[in-house]
Formats: sequence, C-alpha cells, structure tokens
Amino acid sequence: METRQRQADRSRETKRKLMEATVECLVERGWSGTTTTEVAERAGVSRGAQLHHFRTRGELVAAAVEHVGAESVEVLKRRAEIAEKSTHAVVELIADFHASDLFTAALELWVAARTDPELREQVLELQARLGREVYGLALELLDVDDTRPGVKDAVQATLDLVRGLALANQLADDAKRRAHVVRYWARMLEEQL
Amino acid sequence: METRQRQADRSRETKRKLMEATVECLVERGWSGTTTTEVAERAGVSRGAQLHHFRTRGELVAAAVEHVGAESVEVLKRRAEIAEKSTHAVVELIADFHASDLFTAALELWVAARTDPELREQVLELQARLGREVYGLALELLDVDDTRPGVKDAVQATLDLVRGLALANQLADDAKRRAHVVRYWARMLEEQL
DNA sequence: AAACAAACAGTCAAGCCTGCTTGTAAATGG
DNA sequence: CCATTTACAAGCAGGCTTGACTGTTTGTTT
Repeated sequence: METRQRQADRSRETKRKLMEATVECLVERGWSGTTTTEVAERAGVSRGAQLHHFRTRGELVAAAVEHVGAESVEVLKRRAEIAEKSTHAVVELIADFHASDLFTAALELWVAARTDPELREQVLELQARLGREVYGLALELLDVDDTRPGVKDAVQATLDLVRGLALANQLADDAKRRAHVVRYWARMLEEQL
Repeated sequence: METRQRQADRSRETKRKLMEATVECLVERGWSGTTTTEVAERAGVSRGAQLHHFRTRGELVAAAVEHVGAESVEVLKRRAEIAEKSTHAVVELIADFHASDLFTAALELWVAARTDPELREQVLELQARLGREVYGLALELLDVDDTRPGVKDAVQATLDLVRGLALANQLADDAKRRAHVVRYWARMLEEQL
C-alpha cells in the first residue's frame, strides 16, 4: 500500500517540478525562451523523464497553464483572508496581485495564445474561469451586490484598470505611480458603491 | 539628379516594405513567429536584400518599433482631428485606438522586450515617448488642464483602463463589454473633470 | 521470485532560424 | 566610358529545438 503510493508521489512530484520550472522559465525568459530543454534542466529532470510525463511541449504548457490558474486563485484567496476590508485595501490587494510573477507568467501565455490555436483554447477557458473567480472574489471583498445598478460596471472597470496597471509594470517598476492611481481609483470607487 | 533619387527611393521603399511586413507578421504570428525568413517572404524581398538593409534581426525589429511608434501617433492624431469632442467620444476614441492592430503589435513587442535586453531599451524609450504623447493628446482632447488637482490622476487612470481593456480584447472579441465599460467610465470622468 | 509496468537517463535525427558568403545587375561619379 | 559602390539574389553552415528511440532502474502484482 505504501510502496504503491511512493511511486505515484514521485511521479506527481516530478510533474510538479516540471510545471513550476515552466512557469519560472516563462517569467525569466519569456514564451520563446521557454524551451523543453531549458525547462527540464531547471526542473533537474532528464529529457527522458520530461518526455515521459509530457509527450509534447504543448502538453507541458497546458499543464503549466492549469498550474498557473490553480495557484493564482489560491494565492489571491489566501491573501484576501488576511487583508483589511477597506475599499482601498481591497483595490490595492487586487492591483498588487496583478503585479506578481504569476500575472507575468499568465501574460506571457495570454499573448502567446493569441497566435497559437492550441494554446488559445486552453487560455480562453482559463481566462473565463479565472475571470469569473476574480470577479466574484472582488464582489465579496468589496462587500457589494452586483444586482445593484452600476456595481457590475464599477467592478469590471476596476479589474480592467488593474490589468492595465499591471501591463505598465512589466517593463519598468511602476509601483509608485501604481499606488497613486490605486488610491485615486479607490476613492472614486468608494463613492460609487 | 533624378537618377540619384531613384536608387535612394528604391532603397527606402524596400526598407518600408520590410518594416511593414514585420509589423504584419507580429500581429498575425506573434513575436516568436516573426522570423527573418517569414518577414522577407511577406515583404516580397530576398533574404539577401533584407540582410543588406538590416544586418541583424535586432536591427530589423528596432526599425519596426520606430515604425510602430511613428504610425501610432500619426493615426491617433488623424483620428482625433475628425472626432467629436465629448468626453465619451474621446474616451471611446482612445479605447478603440488601443484595440487596433497597432496596439497588438506594440503589445507583442512590449512583452517580448521584458526578457530581451536589447529590445527592452528600445521599447522602454518608445513607451516613454509614446506614453507622453498619448497623455498630452488625451489632455488636449478632453480639453482639461493637468495642473488642476485630480486631473492628472483621472487621465492616467483612463489610459491605464483602456490598456487593460485592450488586453482583454486580445484573445476574444470584447467590443460589447468594452463599449459598456467605456460608457460607464466616461460618465464617471465627466463628473471628475 | 518472476513477469510486467512505470519512471527515468541519454542520445539521435529532422527541421528551422540566423547570419554569412558568393554572385549579378544597376547606378553613381570621375 | 570605366571603376566603384549600392541593391539585390540565392544558397550554405552552424546552432538550437523538438520529438523519437534505446536502454536502465525502480516499483507492482501474482
């Protein structure tokens, strides 16, 4: 019984290492720098082992996409639990989340998916799922009801805004300006809700 | 005199074709799909001619970056001239501009530049220049003065928002939702300014 | 313990991308 | 009118990436 588990665990662990290496690679080297060889090396796994678990590059990336999604939601929820519940704190939380490495990896996938049919399907699905989840979480954190007129627009605009801020933060460190805009937006939002 | 011009013209035309093919390729195939071979073929130019004008891939892309920048500003200004001057119309104009192919090409460069040191320098410079230009144009179009408190934040937030909207529009057609958010924000902005 | 399956290591061939080199025609300048 | 320069064509070499293939170890089942 135990031995049976041991192999399954080892297998899962290798897969996890490969997926995390993929994400790490996406962040550090970008989409085109994320080669199977590079990922295998980073994961400390042989090409053979990699190919055993993920037959093609596409499969590996698909798994990594899922991994990013699952991790994203989990991280955000965890942070939300310990966060202050003021409008400003919540907007800041969501904005900071979008400035993390996880968003960077997601952005790489997002952009790559635009011109990669196979990836596109997966990322579209992930986007929809993740989008809903984040939207719901935002509603919950802001403690508002989106059946009230205007609330839906306000929350959606907020999410679009933080995505735009995150984009501007990719090339240069934009934390200061971001904090400023977030403060402005939070005041704005508070009046609305 | 005429003959002297002929060669220079031909040269410039070939360069232009190569740069436009690069942008077109960025939009259709993305950064990693934008290979020198592909660009040369699209431009209807031999590899030799391409290499004659742009010794390296980096040089070609650098030129394309400039091309994107110049074209972006020009296009936006041209559209602005014939546009209505209401807050909603202006926000819509800027949002639509960010949903164009030009933005898609810029986004490809932007994301690629994050992990490409050489490209990074160029795109950072372009970003700063283009950012200022668009900001100035937004001020002008909205007919506001950014020395007045709050105006700067409002305009910056607007630009961040449209960038976020543009991002969401990359994978799936988001025009309907975008229009909705734009309308919402335009109302909001009008009160602010 | 023996047969079978899964995990893993290492190497190989095919394909693609980039930049270089050789070759040709046209244009410019003296 | 000729020498030189410029614009362009075409093919080639080296390097990298991907997926496949072969062999070995570890685990599972009976």
